[in-house]
Amino acid sequence: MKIDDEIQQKQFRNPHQKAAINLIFSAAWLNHRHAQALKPLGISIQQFNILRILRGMHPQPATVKLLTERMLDKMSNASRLVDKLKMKGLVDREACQEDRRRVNIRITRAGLDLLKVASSKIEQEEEALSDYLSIKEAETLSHLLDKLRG
Amino acid sequence: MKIDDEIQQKQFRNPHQKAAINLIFSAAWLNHRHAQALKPLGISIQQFNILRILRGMHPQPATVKLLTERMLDKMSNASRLVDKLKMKGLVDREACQEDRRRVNIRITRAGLDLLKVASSKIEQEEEALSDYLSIKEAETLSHLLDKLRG
DNA sequence: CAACATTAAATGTATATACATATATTTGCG
DNA sequence: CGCAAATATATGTATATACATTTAATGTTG
Repeated sequence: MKIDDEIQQKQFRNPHQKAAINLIFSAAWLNHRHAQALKPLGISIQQFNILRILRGMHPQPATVKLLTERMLDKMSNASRLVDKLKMKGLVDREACQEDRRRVNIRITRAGLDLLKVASSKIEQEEEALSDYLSIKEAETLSHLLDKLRG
Repeated sequence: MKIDDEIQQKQFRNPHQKAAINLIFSAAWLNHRHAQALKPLGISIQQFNILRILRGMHPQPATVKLLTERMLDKMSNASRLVDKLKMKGLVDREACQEDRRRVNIRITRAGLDLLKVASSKIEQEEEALSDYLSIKEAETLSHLLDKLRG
């Protein structure tokens, strides 16, 4: 549906305003779909992101600092997210020997198993976009988003 | 910066995955800028959105139901957002006579004054996008986002 | 008209974000 | 070496989202 109809009773000041509102609206739409896809598995998008980073490192451990960096703008609560995952048995944490300020975090077998299912669900969502956007259009979209950020 | 560099150590499976990740990343980037612009005024993006809807209705009142509908996916907490705005003196609420389940909500003079400043800051942010995207590109971006949502 | 369903708003709980601060450990420098 | 600065993590608080439930008022229907 066109953004004009989604946002009722709205006149846009200019194409840039319209693009900005559409961008925020569309990302929320996509995030919502992702959250729904993960809900049956009992993990949030953010927990999924942490697990994915940990799988990338596996069997090497990650630290909270590394997770925080990789998550980009979602700052400063990697510590609490790891807590939640630990409670579910999806990750392990153990004090780091060389530097006792640090904590080594690893994805568990159960974490890997759950992530396998979760990844496939998210990939399904991503690929569903190809019903409406061609490869070329998807590339153009990425390019315009890169450009918009300056 | 290209999304490839923003998201370190990431290979995309296909252009659709890349577009999806770029979309979510870019919206977060834009939201963060908006939040920063509003911070000196002491209101959040969501409180700003409520005020904007109320200005659109002014001097007619809105109800919580109406606010919830206009906010689209940000569901079900319009009631609490109105609380916060009321505490700051930016809105008024009064029981509706015809239907006592409802509450009439209106933006106050102080709310209108603050919103004037806030709107101009957000518009500045939106127009800043024109440094990097032409009008035609902004239109293409909106069009692709509409298409992506099916 | 009385019982039941629906609606509007408020509230409770879990999760996440943003920002500030606290705590422990390590580094670095005089 | 000893102490201050820097670092890694954890925690506190305010805000917001998502979803379920509660409460009060209004509609509906047998």
